[in-house]
Amino acid sequence: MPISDAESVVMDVLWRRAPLSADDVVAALAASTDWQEPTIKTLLNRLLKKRAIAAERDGKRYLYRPLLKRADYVHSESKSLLDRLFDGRVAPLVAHFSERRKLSKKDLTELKRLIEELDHDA
Amino acid sequence: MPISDAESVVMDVLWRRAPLSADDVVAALAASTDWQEPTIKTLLNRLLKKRAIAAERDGKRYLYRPLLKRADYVHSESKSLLDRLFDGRVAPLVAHFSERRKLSKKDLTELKRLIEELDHDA
DNA sequence: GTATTTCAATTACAGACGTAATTGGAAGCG
DNA sequence: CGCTTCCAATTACGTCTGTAATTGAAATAC
Repeated sequence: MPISDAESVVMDVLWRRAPLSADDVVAALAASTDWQEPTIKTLLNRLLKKRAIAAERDGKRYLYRPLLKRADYVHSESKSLLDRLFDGRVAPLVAHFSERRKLSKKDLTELKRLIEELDHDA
Repeated sequence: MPISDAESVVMDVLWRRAPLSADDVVAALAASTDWQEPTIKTLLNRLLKKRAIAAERDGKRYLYRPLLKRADYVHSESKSLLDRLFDGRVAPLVAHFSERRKLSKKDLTELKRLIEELDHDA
């Protein structure tokens, strides 16, 4: 079961720090969203149902923590984009951004370093 | 207005060849999907409403062609993924796939060539 | 010119999603 | 013990999406 955009915002909080109570999550999201508390509770419950997080009782309230790993989520999202738009490969995406001149100096240096490294241990 | 997954499948057909009649699109999708004709008509109409395509009368039927450019669609989808998951930059995505050993030989050669080229004319 | 065919336009409908209000139950206060 | 308070659980509701059936209008065939 895929997790939705709004749900992934909640996941982000839990990936950063967990376990957290519902109130902790609400507090963490107060800065970046204007979601009401019940909204966030709903999202937590949907994530529970999807087995993306787990809840453990802590006295009267629950503490939530991720089951889904961020890296796995990132990977499935990225892979699905690559598959849909770039023939499943990374290079065409980089080429696209290069054509649009959307590669920063930082990107360039980093890519160079990466490739050298890969060449090195290949 | 963003276009949905199913809608983008229809766009793919029109990006490949246009203008096409509704029946042409149905025929083109018969191989890859099992959508019924009314389904595809609905998607065409939603795309029209979203101004992603235009229709021009051709006798009794319409011919459809893209208004939204594929490169623009690809870019907005990719950018939104990068922004959400990779701090808006390309290199961290490449790094992610590299860590997962999901860079093919082909990707490697292509990336190397790309970077050389960029270095060259920088 | 009526019957049939061919399209397009309208309507339908269940599930997901974003957003939230309301209800219910347990825990603490007086 | 009954009242309030604090959570969590349930219910709500409009929109979008995927999928399609039904209706309507124009053209064609007899």
